[in-house]
Amino acid sequence: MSSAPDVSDQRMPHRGSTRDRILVAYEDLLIESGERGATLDAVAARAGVSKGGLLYHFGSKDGLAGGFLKRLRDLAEVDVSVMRSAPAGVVDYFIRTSVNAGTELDRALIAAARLAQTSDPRASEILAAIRTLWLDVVIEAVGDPVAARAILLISDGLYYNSALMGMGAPDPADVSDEGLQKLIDMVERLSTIAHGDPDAG
Amino acid sequence: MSSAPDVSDQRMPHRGSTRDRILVAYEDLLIESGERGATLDAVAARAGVSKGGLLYHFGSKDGLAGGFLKRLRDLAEVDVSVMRSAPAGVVDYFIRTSVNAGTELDRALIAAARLAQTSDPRASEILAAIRTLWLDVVIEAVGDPVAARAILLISDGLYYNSALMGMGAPDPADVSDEGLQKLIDMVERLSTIAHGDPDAG
DNA sequence: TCTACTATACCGTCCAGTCGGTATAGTGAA
DNA sequence: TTCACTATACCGACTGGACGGTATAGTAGA
Repeated sequence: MSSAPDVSDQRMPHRGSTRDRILVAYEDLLIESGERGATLDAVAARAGVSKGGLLYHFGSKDGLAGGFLKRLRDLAEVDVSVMRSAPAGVVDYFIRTSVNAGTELDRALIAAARLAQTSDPRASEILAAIRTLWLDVVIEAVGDPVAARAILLISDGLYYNSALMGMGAPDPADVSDEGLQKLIDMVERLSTIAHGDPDAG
Repeated sequence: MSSAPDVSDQRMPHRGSTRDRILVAYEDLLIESGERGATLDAVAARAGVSKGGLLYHFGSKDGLAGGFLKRLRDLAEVDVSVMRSAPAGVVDYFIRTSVNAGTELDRALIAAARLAQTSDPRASEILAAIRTLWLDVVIEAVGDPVAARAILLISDGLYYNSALMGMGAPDPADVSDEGLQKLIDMVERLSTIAHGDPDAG
């Protein structure tokens, strides 16, 4: 085995580092061409490093996926804390950020979903853990757990459409500003009726 | 026999035919091991035929995907017509069938999503077309398009969780009978409030 | 000298697709 | 009834390329 500096890296090299460029290239390729397209050669070429250089930082393809997944977790934790103190409210922030806007987190989430589909259990686990984080915040914000769940599902649906499905067909779900606002209005009323009308079935 | 099969390939050589067995095996492997696991060898082995046998029926891996996608379209069209005349109503039927119950259509949808993730544009297209079919039926049923959209998104979310993500983590979204009933109640109220409060933005 | 690479070559495995062959059933003619 | 031939359905060895990973020699900067 070679002595790679990676393992469970304590140090954070500055942003534009080769390591970061490799991670971004991996992410890009995952999004654009799926897991099949994200070969070591392709990632290295995209990142502008040699294959050897890539493997210097991440000892294996699995290590590369691990490094990427760690980055996702970090990004998600930051996002959740931003969401908690969003000026327009948690629900507004949450729904709005459920459509792919090309943020770093969006990209990482999409890439992770690709990985999860190819039966990388770590990707599924992290994705599920992030969802749990979200659910907690939304329950806290809207009170009613059924409404919170519906909101999370709408978010999932939005995400699924705009991020996962969106590249093959035009506009599977309306994701315009106006469409989103209407949806947010409805969703916010949803948490109201949940309280106002406890039995209706 | 004749050189041209009738209108839309409707020659149905009884259910357990080799062709069908191959399609089912392909689907199974797509679901269980993702696109990577669904190799020609694996599919052939699963279907109990040789690779040559498989390739006799479907000229290439692409042809296999095509055959499978065609089957999905057929299943979806049947399902939509069943939904239109569901005794408990379109919304109830739609939400309930949004969680993976292991029906033929469920399995085909999951498998197709796997394919779509691996950038097979045909899979994305068909999935989007099916979603459009659903949206039309739900709009027709609930009247309000925003509510219909929310319902479709909840369905997408449910589907995404139970079918696509569900294998990595325990219970990402509560999909129990009770949980589903609560959600349906809420969703049906959702179409009511949409009418009751037209301006809120 | 150490770190952080580049460049190139190579190995073993996996995988899609090819190809020659086999088995069986049917068909028309002598 | 037998012969010649065709069509359909399938088998499995093999080929060629892609890919993950290893190895090694060399280089520029701190």
